Amino acid sequence: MSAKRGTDHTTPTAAPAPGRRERNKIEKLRRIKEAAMELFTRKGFDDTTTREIAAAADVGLGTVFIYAANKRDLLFLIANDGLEGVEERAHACLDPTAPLLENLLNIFRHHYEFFCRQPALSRLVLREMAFYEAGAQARPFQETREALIRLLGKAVQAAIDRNTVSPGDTPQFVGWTLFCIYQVELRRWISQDDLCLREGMDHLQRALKVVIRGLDPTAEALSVGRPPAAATDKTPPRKVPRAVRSTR
Amino acid sequence: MSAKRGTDHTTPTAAPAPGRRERNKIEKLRRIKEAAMELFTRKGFDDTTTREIAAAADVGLGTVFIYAANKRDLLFLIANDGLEGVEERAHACLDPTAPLLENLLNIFRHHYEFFCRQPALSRLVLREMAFYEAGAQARPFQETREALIRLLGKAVQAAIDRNTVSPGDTPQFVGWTLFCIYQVELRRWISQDDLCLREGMDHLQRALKVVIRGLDPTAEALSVGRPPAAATDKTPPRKVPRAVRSTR
DNA sequence: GGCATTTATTGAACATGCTCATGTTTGAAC
DNA sequence: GTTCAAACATGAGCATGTTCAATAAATGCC
Repeated sequence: MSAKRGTDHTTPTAAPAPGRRERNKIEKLRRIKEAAMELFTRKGFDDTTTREIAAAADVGLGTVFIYAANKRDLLFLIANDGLEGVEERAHACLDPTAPLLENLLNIFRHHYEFFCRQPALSRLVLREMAFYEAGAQARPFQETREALIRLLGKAVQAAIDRNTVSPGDTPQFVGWTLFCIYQVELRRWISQDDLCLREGMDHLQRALKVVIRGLDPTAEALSVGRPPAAATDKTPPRKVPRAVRSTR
Repeated sequence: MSAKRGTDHTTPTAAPAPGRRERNKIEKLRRIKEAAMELFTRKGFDDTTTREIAAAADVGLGTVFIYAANKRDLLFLIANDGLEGVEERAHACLDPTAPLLENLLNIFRHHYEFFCRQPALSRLVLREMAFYEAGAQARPFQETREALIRLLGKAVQAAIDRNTVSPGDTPQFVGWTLFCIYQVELRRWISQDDLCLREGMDHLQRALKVVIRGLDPTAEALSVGRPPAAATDKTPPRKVPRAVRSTR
């Protein structure tokens, strides 16, 4: 590092000055994050070596593995910051007086917008996230996920309170169900070559509507003046999954 | 190999005898699959080296990478065989006269049972499957997935034909929605320490019921003699995601 | 059988994620 | 200022996934 200590020579000023050691650590972490972010985005996850990251951050190779348990963890080190912000904003925009679908779409839009910002990086995160369990950054990641499920539950609860929906299960569990939809929809969308936020949100909305409306199992009782078979199609039956990008 | 050619010395018997070269290839592939299967199951994916697999299959290291594009691909080489069988059986048991939920649960049960058979291996497959796109085995894998979605669509179509449901979207798309639920439910279940098929199917059923029943958005119109708030809970609000297993 | 051609196999060599013994820096006690 | 222990940083070294030029085997032709 060749530390040029341009500090004042006074005592470590009370509380807010955490000492040089702490400052160095913070600064190094920042450099490592920045370097990883830039390289992952530009060259992709697999084509970026940990040695490159270390060099770009101007630290030793070993140092990288002090701040991240492994290469994957580096990815989440970057993503977690952003995701927590998203979670907060999504939480803030919940409007107990708004229709459920609107609330859901607002929540999910924050997430989609976040992932849309850095598509390449997001694909990596979403690829690696599926079963991410080890590594220091796994915990905050899981917590953010659980917070999202709770938030969805809250949105459902709000709709119940307003008597606009009445699901056959707890709000929490309905939240989980909506989360399932979101997860797979998000993966489908993010895998596409040219991301269109609109397309993603439309597709998601379509799926959410299926859940909200249900499959209308009372139709049998009510099947009087209704076209019996493949009823009303809002949209043509688009092809659903798709061919995708190379891994390395 | 030291090929002991216990063959008849006659000419390659017409159609079904594909020549020694072809037979050797098939035999090697079989040995590689078998070795990989055994080692992955016993030692785990990360702790099994490709050298070990090559040695156990009694082939050179390089040979392994002729039959699989990479280590991950090896996993799918194993899984695809099984999954295609599952798909077929699931397709066969579709009963157009049965209730939708019953059909869905039958379809999914075949899958759950398959994954339950080799939990450790399945966790690996499901971990790696999330964004699997490269490698020779990716294609058949994707196709099996699409076949499942179509099958779900068929089940929905059958219910529509019998007038027992009437969804607000195409059967195909409803199939996709159900698939979303299945994917995330399966991941939740398979991540658990002691797999209980019953628990997995119950949880899945609960989620499917939410979708089938819908959130009853007409409640506002009908909200006369109904408890206004957190209505009827069939089951206690279980904790939904969970702590998990180490990656290596 | 003998030769030529096509195809399959192989393991040494390379690239890279990660570890750990060693060296360096920091902050405080005196 | 000196000393010391604890915390931190480092990169040589190792393990392992993957490639590829060299080799061997199989096949077709005479």
